[in-house]
Amino acid sequence: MEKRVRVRFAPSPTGGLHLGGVRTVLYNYLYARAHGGDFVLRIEDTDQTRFVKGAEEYILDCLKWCGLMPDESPVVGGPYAPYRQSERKEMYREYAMQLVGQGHAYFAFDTPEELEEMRRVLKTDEHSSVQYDHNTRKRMRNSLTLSADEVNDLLNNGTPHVIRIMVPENETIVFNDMIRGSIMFESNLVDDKVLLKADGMPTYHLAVVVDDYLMKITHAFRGEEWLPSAPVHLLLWQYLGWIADMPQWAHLPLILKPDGNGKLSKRDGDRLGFPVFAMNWYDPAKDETTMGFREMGFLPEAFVNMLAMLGWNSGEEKEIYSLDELIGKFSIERVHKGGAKFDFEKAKWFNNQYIQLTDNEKLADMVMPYITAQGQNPSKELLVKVVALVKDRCTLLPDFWAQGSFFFVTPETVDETLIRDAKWSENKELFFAAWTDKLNELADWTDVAIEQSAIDLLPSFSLKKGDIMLPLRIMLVGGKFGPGVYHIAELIGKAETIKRIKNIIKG
RNA sequence: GGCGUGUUGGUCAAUCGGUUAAGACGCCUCCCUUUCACGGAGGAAUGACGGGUUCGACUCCCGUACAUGCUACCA
Repeated sequence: MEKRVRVRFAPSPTGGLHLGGVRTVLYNYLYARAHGGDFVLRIEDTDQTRFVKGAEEYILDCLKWCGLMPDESPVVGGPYAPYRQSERKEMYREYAMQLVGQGHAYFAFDTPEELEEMRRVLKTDEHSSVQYDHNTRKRMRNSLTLSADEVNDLLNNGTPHVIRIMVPENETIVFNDMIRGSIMFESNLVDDKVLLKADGMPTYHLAVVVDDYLMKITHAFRGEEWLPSAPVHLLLWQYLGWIADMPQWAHLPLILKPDGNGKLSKRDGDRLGFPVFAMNWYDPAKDETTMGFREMGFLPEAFVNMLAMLGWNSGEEKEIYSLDELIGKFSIERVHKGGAKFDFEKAKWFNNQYIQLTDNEKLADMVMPYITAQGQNPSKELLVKVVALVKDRCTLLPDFWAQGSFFFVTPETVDETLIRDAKWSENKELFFAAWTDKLNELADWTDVAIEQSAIDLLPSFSLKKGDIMLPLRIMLVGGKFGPGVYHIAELIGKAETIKRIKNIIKG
């Protein structure tokens, strides 16, 4: 019988949730849903020095906003609790000791200074960075070079120490990656990674293996930056006797910066003017907030859809997929090997598409906060109509105010030079004066009726429709943009329409 | 430096040995619209380089170049 699929997202609570992180969540989530499995959120907070308060709640909030909620997590719990590595601290030591007992790991008493010294002394032009490995461990202070008595003394004295894996010599370590196929490493080139730190906390390497095993994870998807440490993990699965239960690996391609090279960082977003985090992230240490996609005015569905297509492709021409459709289409084998540069223009295009797809009632609810933030309190009914009229020219949620403010408030500045241009004439001035009188008496205040009343009056002034369209628009809107003028007039109402015309022609 | 991974238009990308090398974003032109957008039609633009293998290579193999990741008691 096939094992139940279980995947996990395992972030460290150190800051904002990056685009790449959300995509990792997405791929995990899609895989779990497609295979009727479980999606686990595990918090990897083993680094006391990098821990940031509030980051865990923030991550959960981001997942919630994206609609990618885990089935098991520190807050909802689950059968393999606890889901915070700091709370599982005791378990790791036990396994580390097991490895020492088996001769696959050893105690190392080297101080940071000694390590630094070793690296400095051994460094050559050919080897710019020296590893703690099968070669160098022979000259360090560890349970391999010290006598059993010395080791016991040091241990009993409470001497700070770490436990390191003893990587074997002359072995070829091979494993299969669902995206990249077979990958090989020579064990001689792999270093003796620290498994358990001096503070008793495990490093990532020990913790992932132990937790993935204990939590019965079947598929492990993570960023490509983990590929080089995969051989250590494989060795651990072997030594701990769990190799038959080792999850299938998939190392996801990186998301790169749009210009130049390298992986996308928060700094690139700041520099180029787009978000990198899912939601606003407030850094308490620096007392500064970094803009998120949500606050920029993205719809979560658009954000998720955009991320899905960054590094994966269904093979069809279609690009707009709901989450349910993605669950049906997604396959890890179709994830690309190479990194993808992030393109904010394309991201905005996705959002525009989703705005068009969202019904006006829902859209009005989403837009309302942006309108009230401007001190306006339109009725839902009005907003729905406005939204319907301007949505196709809106890409981000704040665009609705920029594109529709004139529906709620008289334009503060009207560029009158646009009205009184070369084509302006006294005759037109007289037309608008006469027309406002007619409008005042217009019973049926609809766009067609308003337009008709203008058409009826135009001939008396020897004017044509085209002569008044632009001036009228500018009087009502303040500039050369927006939907049909008569629609606008209808929505802002008779009194306001007449007022805006008179504001201009009175002088 | 070493090791790993990767490389189709500016960007995202399809192709899984035989195609005029899809499509999307962006850009340009035209149409629609007496505004701006939407929409429609069209256009420019791609297989890093060099060797093989093959009747035939973007597709397979080998080099080179370039890029990127890792090389912490960080994840």
